[in-house]
Amino acid sequence: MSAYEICSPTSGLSQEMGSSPGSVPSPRQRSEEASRKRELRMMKNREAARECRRKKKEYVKCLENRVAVLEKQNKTLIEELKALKVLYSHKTE
DNA sequence: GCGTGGATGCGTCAAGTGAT
DNA sequence: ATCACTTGACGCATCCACGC
Repeated sequence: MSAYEICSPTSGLSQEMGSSPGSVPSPRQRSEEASRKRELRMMKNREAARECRRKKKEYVKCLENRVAVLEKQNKTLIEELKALKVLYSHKTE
């Protein structure tokens, strides 16, 4: 699950694995296979980290926008309250 | 021009989590 | 239990502004 799911959904990644032949692998083949797997894992994680940072930036931008909107809204409400107070004080005179 | 500190981005590892 | 994915943390490289 993603921690940064607020604004827009993001596209996923997909990858295909190759299939290995059915014979018993030699130690050399096994070590080659292991390093191939490691390379693949690192490559995927590199991409995942990039995507994660991209989402985090987007999330932060989203929060900043939200802050801006709320601050504006707050200002408007304060002004409205001021106006109402003035109006009310005149009525009670 | 040069050293320096802060900001930013990247790759990697490790731990957590959900799916099978 | 195993796998794939997500993300925090770390170290490193680069850039930029600043004081000297």
